[in-house]
Amino acid sequence: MNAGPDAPQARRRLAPEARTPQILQAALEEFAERGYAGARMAAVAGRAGIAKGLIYHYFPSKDALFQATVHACTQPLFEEAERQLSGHAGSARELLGALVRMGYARISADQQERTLFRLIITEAERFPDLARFYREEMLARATAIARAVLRAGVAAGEFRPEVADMPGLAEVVLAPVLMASVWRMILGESDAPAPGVLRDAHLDLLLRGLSA
Amino acid sequence: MNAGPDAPQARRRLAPEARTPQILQAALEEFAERGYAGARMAAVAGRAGIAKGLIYHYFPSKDALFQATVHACTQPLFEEAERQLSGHAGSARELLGALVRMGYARISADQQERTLFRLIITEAERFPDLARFYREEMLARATAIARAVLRAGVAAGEFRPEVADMPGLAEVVLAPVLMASVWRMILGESDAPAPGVLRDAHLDLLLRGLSA
DNA sequence: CTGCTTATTGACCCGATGGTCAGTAACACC
DNA sequence: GGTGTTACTGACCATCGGGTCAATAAGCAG
Repeated sequence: MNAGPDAPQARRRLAPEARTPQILQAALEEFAERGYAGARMAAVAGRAGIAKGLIYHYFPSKDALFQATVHACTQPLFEEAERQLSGHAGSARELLGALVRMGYARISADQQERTLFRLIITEAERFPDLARFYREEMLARATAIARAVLRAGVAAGEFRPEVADMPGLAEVVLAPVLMASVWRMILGESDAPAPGVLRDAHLDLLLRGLSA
Repeated sequence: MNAGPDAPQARRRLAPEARTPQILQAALEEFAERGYAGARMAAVAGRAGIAKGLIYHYFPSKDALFQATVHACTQPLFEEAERQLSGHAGSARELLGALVRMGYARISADQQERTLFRLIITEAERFPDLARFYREEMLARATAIARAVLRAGVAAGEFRPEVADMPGLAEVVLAPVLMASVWRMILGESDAPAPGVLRDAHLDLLLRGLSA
């Protein structure tokens, strides 16, 4: 800024620890917007404000950059949910409600999560690593949380006993939240079913369907 | 050779009515496998067994070919469900069960439907036409069917009255089927949650959650 | 200030790919 | 068989985009 808002190029030397996340962020935006094949390395460089060649100083290929990009944005995804789960004291019904509400709130707010999800859907077939990553780090974690809530509800006598270990039920319970995200991707904020509306119907169906 | 199984090129002249669907089918395969940006016109021509130039005799650009491809494979999608709905005589619970079972069966069997769905998810942002098409011709039709079943169940006294007009409920009811399809896209047949397992849990939750 | 390390640039290479076009031959009609 | 229409080909063009590299300069140590 000190040299004007668009100083053409003040060549700025940064430590790799500072440059790398900058490139990854730019790459996430570009990949999200264009998909793998459509993304251009030159555009990534442009978004990061550097020359294209510099990317190859940090990543050997477009492929490697893509994988690093997806891996780089996964840590904080389930932290909040897992914290709520372990710290909760009230009824299982309340816990379920809080988690579902949190899910829909994230759908509405966090564009980065939708973006990441779409990237996985789009490219999983061509990057087997990505599919494995989704299965182990995302789907497995999410269903584990759902299953824990169901078991807690059964243990407390709030839910009917069959739901404690019904295979596939955890997936079915969280599917509507994920589909809300998909609809939002496809239709955009204005035309997709409203998250609040889906959330209320979802909770209503769940509480009636699970209760003892 | 000239009558062999791989006669190099027996130039065959076809009427446009015969050539067009052939090109569209080849394009669907190529777009499905590679996405819009990744698809190559030369590959489409190869799959169709014609020269690349001929495609431009029928479609002015890759863009136009893409839109035509998606539009061309939509008719038969909901016919079966709508037929079942209008012709059904038994209880609403049975009808719901039959429709849900049909949905999961299609997920398992029909690769073309998954393919089309992924194409829409992937490219909707860049082709607004596609988003509109999905909303009006697919989502709206599917929710209409679900709503009709819910209303029939309430009218017959099988479902509790609130579900007849709860906004968003139709979407929530069919979300697990669609997510089963998405999981199948991401994880492949071997690693995705088994459709049969999801179906049973889904039906159990629905019948308990909707019943009066 | 001097010199070393290395982050950074920008011009360049080259294969891939969307799109064009002049020529060719398959079919229909006489 | 002859003739016209047009489906069809294949060579070609221009551009785009991933990847390379020699030159450059920013920061640091002395």
